[in-house]
Parts: sequence; structure tokens; C-alpha cells
Amino acid sequence: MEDLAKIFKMLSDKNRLRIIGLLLKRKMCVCELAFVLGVTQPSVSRHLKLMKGVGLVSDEKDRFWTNYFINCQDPKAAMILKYIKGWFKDNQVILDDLERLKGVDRKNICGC
Amino acid sequence: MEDLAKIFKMLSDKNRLRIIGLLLKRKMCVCELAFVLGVTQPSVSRHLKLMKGVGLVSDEKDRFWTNYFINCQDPKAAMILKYIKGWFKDNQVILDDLERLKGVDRKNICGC
DNA sequence: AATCTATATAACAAATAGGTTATATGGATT
DNA sequence: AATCCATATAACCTATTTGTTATATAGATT
Repeated sequence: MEDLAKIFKMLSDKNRLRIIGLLLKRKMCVCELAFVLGVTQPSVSRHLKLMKGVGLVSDEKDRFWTNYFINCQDPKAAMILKYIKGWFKDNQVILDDLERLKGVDRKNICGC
Repeated sequence: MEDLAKIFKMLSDKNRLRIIGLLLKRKMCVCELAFVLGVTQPSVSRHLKLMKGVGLVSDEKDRFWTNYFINCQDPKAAMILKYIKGWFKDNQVILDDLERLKGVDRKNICGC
């Protein structure tokens, strides 16, 4: 019950949904996410920590960067994510994010 | 995006999930819900108003009472609800609520 | 018309959430 | 060893959430 509510809470924030939309496309570092979303790095960092806390994302180190990626361990969350992925195909906010993502090179944008 | 986040926000509260669990069983009045959940009537009343606001439940008058029932207009929410319904079958909190519901007669418990 | 009774709303308190800026941390580079 | 850079954390502020109690409202009953 609590755990189910927690999953939904993770999905109840606009910026976290946008992060999911981006990570469904590819692995991303914190700076890239912050850049595309237009919010500060610590803000993204905390969202990711929360999402990692409920097993929605995982991370791996890559030289300077920490890459985050969708890694849905909870089967219930995984099922919901599957549908979210479908809904995102028509979502303008997500499409805009993905468009903005195209021009992003972490070597340029990072240096917060 | 916003609307999707709103749906998830509705599902991110333990007591609202419990209300859904109960309303999936049958129509219920505010007093009955308050009794089974063990929270005050105004608290339930507000949850229901929020849920009604996003088209998750509807209500109808029946003499003294206002019966609330699941009436999921949003197709995305409906799909999620379908799965929630399945998950609730194994959820102890929900099962306990349903057990408590069995002995409930609104004519006795109401009179808040 | 007066009075119950269920529900809705108002007003308030405490907790949580999510943004910011400033700073700490830790691995990579020189 | 010293420095740089991406990330994490701390500290803070404001807005939102969710519970409570007290009160208003509106339909049903007498």
C-alpha cells in the first residue's frame, strides 16, 4: 500500500516525468538533464536520488560523469512505465524535450 | 504532462488508494468510508472532492446520503485503475478494509 | 415551518515537497 | 600533491498537502 503510493508519488511530479521521458531515450548525466529541463543541477540530483530510492533508476560512473538510466525493478512500476512510454509518444512536452536533447553534447553544456 | 502528473498525484496518497479499494467493491457514502478508514468525515470529503475533480469518481444523491462510486473518465487513469484492481487482490491493507466493510451498516455508523 | 442528518466548507497546524544558492566530496587530470 | 569538474549534500524559503475541529448548507422528516 505504502510502496504503491510511493511509486505513484514518484510519477506525480512533472519534472520527474520529463526525466523519465529523457532517460527512456538514452542514458544521461545530471548536467545534461538539468540543461534540457531548465532547472538547476541540485534539483535534478535530488529527483534522481528519490527515483533511485524506489528503484526506478540506477546509475553508473563514466569518467567525470554519472550516467543515470531507467532500471525498473518493481514489477508494478515497470508495468506502469510501459504504458507511460506509449503515452509519451504523443506528449508535446516530452517531444520538445527530446528535440532539445538532440543538440546536447555534455562536453559543452557541463561546467555548471 | 500536467494532467498525467495529476492522475498520479491522486493515486499517491494511501487513504485515497484505500478509498478506491473500497469503491471498487461497491458504492459508499462519506460516513461509511470515514468509518472504515478511521479518519474524519471532512478528510474523506476532501479526498473525494479531489478525486471527483480529476474525473476518478462520481456521486449521486440517495435520500440523506451521497453515494460515491468509481467513474473513470480518463482513459489513462482507467487503464491504471485496471491494474491497481488486480494488485489490490493481494494487498493486506485493502483486504482488511474490505473485511471491516462487511459489518458496516450506514444506519448505525452515521451520526458523526 | 422547524428540526434532523449527512455532507461540504472554513480555518488552522504540522509535515512534506521542490525550488534555489552555497558548499562539500571524490574521482580524474596535470 | 595539487587542481578541476561533475555530482551530492546542506541550508533555506515558499507552496502544497493532509489531518484536525468548528461551522455552514441543503435535503428529508416531522
